[in-house]
Amino acid sequence: MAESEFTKGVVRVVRSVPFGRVVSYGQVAVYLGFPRAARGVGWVLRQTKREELPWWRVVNNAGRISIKNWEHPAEEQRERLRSEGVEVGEDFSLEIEKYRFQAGEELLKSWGLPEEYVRMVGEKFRWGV
DNA sequence: ATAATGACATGTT
DNA sequence: TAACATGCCATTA
Repeated sequence: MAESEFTKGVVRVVRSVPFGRVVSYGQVAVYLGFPRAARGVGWVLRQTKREELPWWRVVNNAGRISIKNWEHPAEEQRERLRSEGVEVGEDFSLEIEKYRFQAGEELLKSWGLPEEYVRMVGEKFRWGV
């Protein structure tokens, strides 16, 4: 099964999220150059199981673990996050703005995104500011 | 080509 | 606050 550019992009972005930080599905989509492909991101993470991909650092924009999958249960994601110092409640919620990772312009450009797009992201997608 | 599915996001009730 | 509805996108049937 051929790996699409979209999938490769998801892997690239998620791998850039640092230890102890999180991003939302929609955020990953924005960094990919597809501002509304949040569902596509979730789709990829459900399919892709690779060790070097820190899938547990992706949660929904409400600050909740959104997993419903047997391979990687919500409990496992919570444990992995807690082991990185992220406080996750019994209801699988966390303070997303406290842990959210925001990619800088240099990083976005290094991913080949157009300068104009990078500027737009800086203006319209600033979480927790 | 069309319809359906999902680890989403956002606005409206 | 929570349920519902609508919009989106990649992928599959």
